[in-house]
Amino acid sequence: MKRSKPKLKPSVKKRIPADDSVKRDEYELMGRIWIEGKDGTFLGYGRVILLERIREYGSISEAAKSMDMSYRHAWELVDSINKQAREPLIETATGGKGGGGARLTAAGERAVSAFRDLHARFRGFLEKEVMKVKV
Amino acid sequence: MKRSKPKLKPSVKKRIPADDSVKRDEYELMGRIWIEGKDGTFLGYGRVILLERIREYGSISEAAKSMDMSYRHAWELVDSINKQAREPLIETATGGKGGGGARLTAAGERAVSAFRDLHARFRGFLEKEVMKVKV
DNA sequence: AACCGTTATGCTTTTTTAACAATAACGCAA
DNA sequence: TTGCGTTATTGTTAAAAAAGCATAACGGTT
Repeated sequence: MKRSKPKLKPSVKKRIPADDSVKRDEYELMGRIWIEGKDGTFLGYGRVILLERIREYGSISEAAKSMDMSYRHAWELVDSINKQAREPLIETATGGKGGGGARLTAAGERAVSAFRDLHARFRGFLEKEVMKVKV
Repeated sequence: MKRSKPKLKPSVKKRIPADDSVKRDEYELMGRIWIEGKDGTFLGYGRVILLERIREYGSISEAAKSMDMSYRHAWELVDSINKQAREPLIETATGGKGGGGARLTAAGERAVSAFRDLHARFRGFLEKEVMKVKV
């Protein structure tokens, strides 16, 4: 399996926060949404970022590095996602050219897109609500 | 300070989940919102329930019991809330008739009400969104 | 003064979660 | 057949969060 671009990003290695927030005065409205399956979390913001990085780098290990996440943790997330989805969202290969790799399936692309849309509407909700809250 | 009604509730002692959820098929849309102050969480669903129980029972200890929460934890939450609010939301008294007690201030009542409204709108958001999500 | 139930606080223990380390299996390429 | 980088997996440590235990302070009441 081929990787599109090995580590050519500005190697920021930034951790991705799972929470959304909108600040106002000295208070901050925080929130988080995710989808649960039969074994707990199925898809959340962090997991979706991971999927997008896998698409970008073509491997779990490179995706993990880019997020300052251990390979083990990333692999567990991928495993959890695939086990709970109706059909796998990530396709992996061991050995071969480049040692192997991972990529999103069509279902994976659709799931990422759907969650991104949901997430955007949630951001909108938070931004709308932060104006109302009086505490 | 007087307590309105000591432990006359059906003593269910139910733990309050901090997450909201709306189920659909084999997936569940989950979410949580809260307000942060300068030292982390200021108000969330569990804290608001605690405030309402304090209003109901007139004491931190009885409120904690009713939620199956340790007194210490409840006290720490009350302390955290009061320290981050512009003015105290809970008023406490040690000693005296009944040993002391706690009750909500006017600002406490307003905060509970405001968060309840926010929370209701958030529930509505989740229920609307769960119909759209395709995963 | 002694009693009582509650607030207030420190210290310890347990549980849970996260991080770290090590290594086998894989399959293409040189 | 040796090397390589990735996936796949197990085991161990460390850190953080939660829970539990004990006790002093308080101020009405008896």
